[in-house]
Amino acid sequence: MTAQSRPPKTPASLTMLARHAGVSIATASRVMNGVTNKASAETVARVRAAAAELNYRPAGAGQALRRRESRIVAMLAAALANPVMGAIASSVEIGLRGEGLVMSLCDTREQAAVQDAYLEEMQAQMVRAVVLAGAVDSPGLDRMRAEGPPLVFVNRPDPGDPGSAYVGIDNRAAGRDLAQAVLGLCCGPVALVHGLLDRTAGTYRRQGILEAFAAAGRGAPELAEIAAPGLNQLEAGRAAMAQALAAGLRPAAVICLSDALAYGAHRALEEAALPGGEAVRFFGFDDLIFNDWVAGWLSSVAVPRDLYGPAVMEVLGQLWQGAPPAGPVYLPHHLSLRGG
Amino acid sequence: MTAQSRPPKTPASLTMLARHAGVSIATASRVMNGVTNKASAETVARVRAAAAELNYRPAGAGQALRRRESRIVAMLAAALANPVMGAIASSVEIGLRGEGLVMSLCDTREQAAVQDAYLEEMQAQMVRAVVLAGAVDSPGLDRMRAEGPPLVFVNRPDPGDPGSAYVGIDNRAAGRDLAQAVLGLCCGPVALVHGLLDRTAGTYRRQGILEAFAAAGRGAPELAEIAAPGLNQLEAGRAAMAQALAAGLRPAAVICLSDALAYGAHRALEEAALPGGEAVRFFGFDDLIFNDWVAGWLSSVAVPRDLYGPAVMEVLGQLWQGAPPAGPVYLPHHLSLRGG
DNA sequence: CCGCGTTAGGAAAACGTTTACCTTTGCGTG
DNA sequence: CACGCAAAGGTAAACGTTTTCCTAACGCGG
Repeated sequence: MTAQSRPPKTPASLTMLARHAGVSIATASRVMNGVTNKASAETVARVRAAAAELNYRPAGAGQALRRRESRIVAMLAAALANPVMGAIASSVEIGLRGEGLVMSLCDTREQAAVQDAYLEEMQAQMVRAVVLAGAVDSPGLDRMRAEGPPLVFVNRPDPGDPGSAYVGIDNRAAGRDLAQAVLGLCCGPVALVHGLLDRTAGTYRRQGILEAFAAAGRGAPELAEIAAPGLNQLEAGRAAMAQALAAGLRPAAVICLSDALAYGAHRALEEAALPGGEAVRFFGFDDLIFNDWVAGWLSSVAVPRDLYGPAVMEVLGQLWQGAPPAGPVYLPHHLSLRGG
Repeated sequence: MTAQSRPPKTPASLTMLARHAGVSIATASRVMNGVTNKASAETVARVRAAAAELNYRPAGAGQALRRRESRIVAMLAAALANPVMGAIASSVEIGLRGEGLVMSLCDTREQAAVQDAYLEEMQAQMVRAVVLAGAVDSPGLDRMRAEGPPLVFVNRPDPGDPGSAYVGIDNRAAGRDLAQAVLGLCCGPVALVHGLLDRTAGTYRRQGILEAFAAAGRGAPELAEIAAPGLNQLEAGRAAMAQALAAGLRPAAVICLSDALAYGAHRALEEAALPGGEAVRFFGFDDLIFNDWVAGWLSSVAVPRDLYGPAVMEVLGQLWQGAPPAGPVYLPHHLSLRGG
């Protein structure tokens, strides 16, 4: 059954459809676009039947060319290997499909150059909007903010303009909430683990945490910030934690700015095999889907994944109607408490 | 700095470029496409300069319309929330970008209807090829095999035609290798956990495992197959394992057809809190990136993630040259041994 | 000086849609 | 009956490329 040399039969065009239905292409086009006041009921039926018979679908290129806008919406994710991004992309995609749009998903690998290349390419594709899940600051982003399709930032606010449209949790509030829970549950020193702080989400989370600790009167010596560089958060968390433990830090609780960091930090603690090490509580952000299965020791700030899509669609709808970016749209978060 | 009502300045067209450079659009087009034997060196330089100045990029829609083929390659993933899919997509994308192509990634949710909707849409976009990471059998897939752009199946062979192009591990051989390792490491009864077996990859893996056990003379009573329905592999693994444990099964080793199943099964074992439960060894497939961090108890069949992209590009190159689908391209796998 | 080949480049058609504008027909009203 | 208006639908231009075909100029051998 191996296929022969390919015969990619071209799909039916509007011209063929019109001929098949015995009408002009103008009429065929109008019927396919639901313009009913320009054709009799009988004509509409005939065209519809012909379309079904020929399996007609309007060619995206033709539409894009004429309308000067394609049915594609670009989504630029910072790291697809991160299941959080995958879940968000999936949710956004459902929303887009609901409006007959197509998502074009790309992986920027957190690199400004790659992100810019994609932004350029997507503009050449006349995309209707660009959704950025984890944007980094870049010249191309600046250019596109000024003159380009609507931009929506997801899960990580625009690093260059706080007024840009944003959909995701209120990271600062989430930080405060998490910190308050930690303060209520644990006494003793707390370690705050972060990787690179050039990500807006992490910055805001940290801010909230610091605020809550300050408000509770438990400041610097009791809250130790530890960090390690490195693009890979898992490795960074491990390195930071190992270093801190080696330096004699013995936290009662560890707060990590992301679950991936927590995975790394936890492993460092296990490897240190300290007496009483199992009693240390871990806290993170993102609530990876695997936490329930293999990380019962980790409490994490979760956001309902399915909410991203509808919220993004809502924001896009407004932007397409010409409204200026309305700033942040916060999704509700909650703390998934585990262990202890 | 909030942006005003949007001024999406249209990008420069070939006509503008030609006027700016003082040549005809034909010449401009030829220069942009690297056809050098039709323009003097001086003209080429002038056009290039104008292109840089205007930040010109050819409009995808115009090209697609004229060439009857866009620069887009569709990738249909079965479940983006699965980090394996994300990693594969990322690798394929790097390969595509290297050839100046754009990836359009979609999530089919393992549903034939969604997959077909995407296949239709992608054909309307005149995509240059479709890469399917986890295809399910569907009428639209049959149609596209017969008359459509080239198809490449990744990580899960074509459920409908074994001769289709495939890139991924040799699942049967991987099953054999894993089983042999299990046979060498553990004595006592072995449980084989699977979810739905309508996935080609799982079927082949199971086949290899059964073969190896049969060859070692350790058949049915010593190798117990357990399964549970359910789309979510994590839940399915847990349910299957819980059921088996309740029925009195006490395996020395558990082989799961995927790591997600293993996560579920492991949790069921933990929840059962059996004496000696920690001694049970787990084996899986995919080697999720988190295994090293939070699943030290799981050995898994791994495949170098970066190999997907180059291999897919190689296959696509051949298909675009008109070669018939060449059947499977096997990537090397190896067993990541952990625990014990 | 004529004919010819080569180089450099232009004119125009075609790809598939959408839409502004036009035409035809039928009907109601003064 | 003359007029106007609505309904139904056709004509053609435009979107941005690519590519085929054409032309003009030039060099060169006879």
